[in-house]
Amino acid sequence: MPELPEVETTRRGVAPTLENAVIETVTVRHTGLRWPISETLAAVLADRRVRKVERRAKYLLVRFDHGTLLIHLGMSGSLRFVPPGTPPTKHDHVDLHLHDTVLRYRDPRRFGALLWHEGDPATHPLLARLGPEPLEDAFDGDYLYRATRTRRQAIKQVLMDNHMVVGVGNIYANEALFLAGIRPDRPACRLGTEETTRLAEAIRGVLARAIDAGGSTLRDFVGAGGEPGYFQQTYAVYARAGEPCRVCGTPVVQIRQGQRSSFYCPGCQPC
DNA sequence: AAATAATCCTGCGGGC
DNA sequence: TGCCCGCAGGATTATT
Repeated sequence: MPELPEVETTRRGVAPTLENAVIETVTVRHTGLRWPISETLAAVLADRRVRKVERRAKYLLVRFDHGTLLIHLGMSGSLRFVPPGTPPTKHDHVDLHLHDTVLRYRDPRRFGALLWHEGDPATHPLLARLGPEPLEDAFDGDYLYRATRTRRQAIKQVLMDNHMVVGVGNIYANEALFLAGIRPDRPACRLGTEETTRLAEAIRGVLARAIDAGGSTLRDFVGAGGEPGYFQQTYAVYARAGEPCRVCGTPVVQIRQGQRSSFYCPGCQPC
């Protein structure tokens, strides 16, 4: 389940090969993603040169002179380079054929998206109203404090709201709250400035460390390898209900927030 | 404005 | 062996 670090790792993995390369042809086997892939996408991309591969939130932005291909990996999407002629398997929905390699989009659950947008990507409806990037300077304790004053919802759910800050999914929301020593069900507006500062730093830290860890998997993007091995790292609380906290030994507690599971340590996150 | 629910889809583990 | 069920999950969209 790609979170922001996986998407950034993917960007770094594909950018060296993709940038300045020409997309010769495009094969679309299955248009049924989160939104249907445009019937004209293949024609729009054919014989066009990739200029840059960027990222906004969890969207990859493949920029051409005449527009941008937005790629979202959803829950189960991945991009891999495979040798030309590699037979597709069940969930390999799209191939971008470069001169001597193929960038293959795979997505078993089909929650992802490939969308074409002309003009400034920032104006796309899906990107226009997103909150700040967690790793950029605009996101800090002061911002988080000010932005949460009117929010009575639980802090964990607010962190996962893309209008507040982008790229914080269920795993890292839980992990960051543990690192900051804040219970996930605290009303966001009740956090003090020290807490929002700790939390903002915890979010930045946990994401930056995960991106660093992903760097070791970059070689997997070239060649025919198996699945990316990224992010089987150990978590402090995520998916560890009933197991002892790695810091204090207190059993990790699981609760339900907005149809999502949350995990916290009552010892390290007393309130 | 803010909060909540529903929704897309497949794979997997548990129970039987 | 295999079926049914529940759950997992990002993020939009609709609804209250």
